[in-house]
Amino acid sequence: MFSQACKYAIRAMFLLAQRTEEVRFVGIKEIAEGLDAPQHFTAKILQELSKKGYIVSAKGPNGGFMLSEEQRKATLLDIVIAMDGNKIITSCCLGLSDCSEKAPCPVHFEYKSIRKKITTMLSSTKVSDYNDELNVSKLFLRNNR
Amino acid sequence: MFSQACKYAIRAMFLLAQRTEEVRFVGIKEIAEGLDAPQHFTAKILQELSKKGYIVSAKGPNGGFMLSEEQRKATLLDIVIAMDGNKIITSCCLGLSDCSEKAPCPVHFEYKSIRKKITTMLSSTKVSDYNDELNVSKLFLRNNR
DNA sequence: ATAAATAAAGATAAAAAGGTCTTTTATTAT
DNA sequence: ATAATAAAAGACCTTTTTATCTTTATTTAT
Repeated sequence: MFSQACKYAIRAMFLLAQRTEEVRFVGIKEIAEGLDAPQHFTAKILQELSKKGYIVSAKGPNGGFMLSEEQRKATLLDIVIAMDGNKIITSCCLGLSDCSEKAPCPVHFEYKSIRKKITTMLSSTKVSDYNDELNVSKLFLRNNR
Repeated sequence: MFSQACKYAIRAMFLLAQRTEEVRFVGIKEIAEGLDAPQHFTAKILQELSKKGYIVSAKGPNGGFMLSEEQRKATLLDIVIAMDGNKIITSCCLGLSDCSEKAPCPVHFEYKSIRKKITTMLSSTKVSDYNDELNVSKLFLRNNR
């Protein structure tokens, strides 16, 4: 469904939304640890999200990453598109590049409603929607190795 | 969603179901052409499906691949699991290996219903369900390059 | 000014996925 | 028997993805 990079990105956004309710920068080590994700790989993903304006970064002591008030309103769809492009909301699940209403693959119409449901879920979920549940450990962003 | 190999596999199964309504073997060249898929790559996929019992193969002149009466009843879920394993019906969409009802990721419950819908679609579709529509070109299995 | 902290950048490596090519084996028709 | 046909098998190759490691640039605190 999502690339590994995209999965880390989504989890990182949830984490940043939660941890920057107080205003501060969260360092890459804390983020990688909080996600149980490889640090440098995560760093590159955050760089990308930063370049695209989904997060704020700061170098130097006390530097790190955070979300502005505005950035906390980003949806999962924003992040997925930033990382994996829009193929999830457009492309044929059997890989036909010109699959369409007029020249459909066998599962076109059924998959359409699934894709719709996925898109709806992604676009209706904001990265800050679960701050509370994450705070009280009702929801999780990492594996407990 | 599905690996490229899995996409070819599903399309190949639809094609075989359609073309073996009359009893005969369909050669790899005809299959690859019918799917607009790379021949040798497709051959490997068919080998795998053959080993796992989802299709019948025959060597030599007039050889090729076909589906038995029984094999035409295979569902898309059978094929997807054969090619990509069961991760599509089990794994966390954010990549948490121990995501569960008791330790859920933020989208666990919403994704659960999507996964259910995907599984339902796959398990309720048989590879021979669209033979007629494929015969009259209402549905397609290849790109028209 | 200097040292320490931290993200940015880039080089490299490892693994997986996708794809191609060649040789072998089995079957059929002559 | 022999030649032709076609899948099986396996050896490569390429691209993409994932991941690591090192160096550089920037910022802060002293």
